[in-house]
Amino acid sequence: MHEEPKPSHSYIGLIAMAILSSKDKKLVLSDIYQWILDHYPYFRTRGPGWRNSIRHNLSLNDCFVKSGRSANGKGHYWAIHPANEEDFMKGDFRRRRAQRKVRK
DNA sequence: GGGTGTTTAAGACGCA
DNA sequence: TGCGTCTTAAACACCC
Repeated sequence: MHEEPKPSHSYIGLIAMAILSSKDKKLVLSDIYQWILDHYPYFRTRGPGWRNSIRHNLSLNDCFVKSGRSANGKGHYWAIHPANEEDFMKGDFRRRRAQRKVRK
């Protein structure tokens, strides 16, 4: 049994899992989209919008780093930060040092 | 121009 | 009650 196609994690977790599940721990944006769509049909019916959020999380969090360019100069390969890699594998899908703005 | 990447803004929610 | 986190939307800079 098992795997329920339900969003049990936040975008951070989904993206992290997608990259961690890859062979070389590197994925392109299109690959990340595909992985999520392939594991969570929930987003298939969500229409556009979640894509924007994915990009947002990728760029906003320090956990996601760019690794070279894509195969055809489409975008960049996205990987997990070494420091956050361990945390993600532990199941700690939380936002690391990001958006550290002093909202006063 | 389209896709990608970055940034701002704001509303909803959980927690100490 | 305030703070931090998450989510969504949208404008905008960059690259082929």
